[in-house]
Amino acid sequence: MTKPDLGEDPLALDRQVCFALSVASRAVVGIYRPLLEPLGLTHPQYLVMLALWERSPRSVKDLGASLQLDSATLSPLLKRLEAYGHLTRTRSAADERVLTVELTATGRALREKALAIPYAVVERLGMELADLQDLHAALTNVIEAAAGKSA
Amino acid sequence: MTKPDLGEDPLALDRQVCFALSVASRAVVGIYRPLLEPLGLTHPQYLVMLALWERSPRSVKDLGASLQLDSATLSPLLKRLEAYGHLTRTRSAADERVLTVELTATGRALREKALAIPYAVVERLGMELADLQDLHAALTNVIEAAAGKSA
DNA sequence: TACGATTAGATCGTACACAAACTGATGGTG
DNA sequence: CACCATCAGTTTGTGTACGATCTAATCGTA
Repeated sequence: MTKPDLGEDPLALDRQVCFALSVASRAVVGIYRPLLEPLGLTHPQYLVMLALWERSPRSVKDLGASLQLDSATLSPLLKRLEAYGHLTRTRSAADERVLTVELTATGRALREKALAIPYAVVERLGMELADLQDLHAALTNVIEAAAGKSA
Repeated sequence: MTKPDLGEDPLALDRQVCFALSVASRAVVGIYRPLLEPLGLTHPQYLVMLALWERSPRSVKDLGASLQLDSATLSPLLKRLEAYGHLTRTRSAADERVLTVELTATGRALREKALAIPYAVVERLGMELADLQDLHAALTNVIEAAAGKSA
């Protein structure tokens, strides 16, 4: 296996790809920030709510698998969402190790306000839907490549 | 202007570009982590070093513009890199407000070890270079769209 | 030239993200 | 049944991010 040709300055190219990913991620989260502010949610909290709007109740482990986050990150985050009244945290009766996370009525109601967000983001970005779909496909490739290796 | 068609569930997690972006960013940074560990650098610190290997000395503001980071993030980060002996932080004589950041010999020497990283990352990802270039193009689009709007 | 506005960084408070160590609960095996 | 490995989640410590506020230096202009 020969070294792939990364050009005369491999560090410059590297700067472009890994760096573009970090910057793009922060830039897009930055677009969500003012849109999420009226809902009182941070972007990670919004992602947790999205996961719960899809399925509730579910365990912390299950949420972590969906969001690719470990429990050390989710634990305090879920406590905050509980404090806001969006969800409840209960130990499962069947298995006391498992923490069952379930939306409250307030948490479910918040979904109505959230429905406007994807449209607002797309409009704010001013990008073609096709471009966004290309990006999504490319990102899915990377995620699979990055995660698939460790398995 | 009509609402763009985002499908029947605009909140579907797996269609959210923002989610893919966050996960991909974390996944790729995770690939760098074990590669950067022997250099004693975190990924953000590595990005700062990349910027300095391209040009040094330069001001904090200049670094911030390059990396899209504000001084609240850079200040402590640069202090750590200074503590490791990779750079010096000096007030500019011409304008006392400006902090001049400059690589030390140690910091410049670290570049040799870093040269292997881009190859290792590409190999670890196992993706085609063309795919990575597509990704980079798509990311550049988003960054421009996201940042350009706020201007 | 005095002075308010601007600028470059630093500091503080809050919220992720992740490694490592820890606590209980569960399950398999002798 | 006893015991140990495993598992779910929590806690702790470190390092980003970012808004808000602060300080000191500089600039613009009346």
